[in-house]
Amino acid sequence: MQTSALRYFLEVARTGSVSAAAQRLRVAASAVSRQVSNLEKELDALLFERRARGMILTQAGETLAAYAQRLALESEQVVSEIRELNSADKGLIRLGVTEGLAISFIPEMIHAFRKRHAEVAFDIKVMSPLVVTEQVRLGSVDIGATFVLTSERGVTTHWQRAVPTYAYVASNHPLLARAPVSMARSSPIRSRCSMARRRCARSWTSIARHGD
DNA sequence: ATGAAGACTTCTTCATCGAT
DNA sequence: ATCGATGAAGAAGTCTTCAT
Repeated sequence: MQTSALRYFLEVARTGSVSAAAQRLRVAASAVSRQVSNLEKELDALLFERRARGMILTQAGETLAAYAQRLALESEQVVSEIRELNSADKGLIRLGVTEGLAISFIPEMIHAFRKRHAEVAFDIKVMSPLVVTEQVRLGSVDIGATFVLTSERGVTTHWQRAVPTYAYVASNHPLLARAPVSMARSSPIRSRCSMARRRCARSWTSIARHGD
């Protein structure tokens, strides 16, 4: 018994119509009709009563539909289990992260994750923010964690959060008298101090993943 | 292991028939 | 007239076999 024929049969049983099933399956109605006919020949039993406005399951059809439904569910379960074997519970996740994240919340996240999935290992590479995005795009890392201002082409952001932005100035600096301080006003500081520039320019922390 | 040729399967389009 | 199922013919893709 062909699985495609069973799939077609089940769709006709669900929709009560060959044409509706064909539409859902994205094939021609005659193809669905023929597969159902072939099943009936193979089983030597009538699976549907042909009515002017649709198809009604016979007793034999009900029996086959119940079987086909169980088979479909089991197939989905097997596929799901095989995918999990290859991904969630075992294997290696390649992380590309910026320096600041590598010593802050990434270790905490990995620790929490490994409490639930102890057999998953992480390969962490520290790189600059632009390189993180590029490596995600190329597929060299599975997940990237970086600071970005806008979304990047070719990668999908799955999680992001705003992070506090700090400006470090001398205790007698004039900006201290004007709190709060806008980004525009702090730009002279950004141009002089690399630490301040890094903290001011990157206002979002995001997690991006290669693929979907 | 690889490529060619024929067989086989499945699909689409079109036409037809029957029920409403 | 409209809608749905089905049959015929042909197209396209896949599989199998065989020679190299």
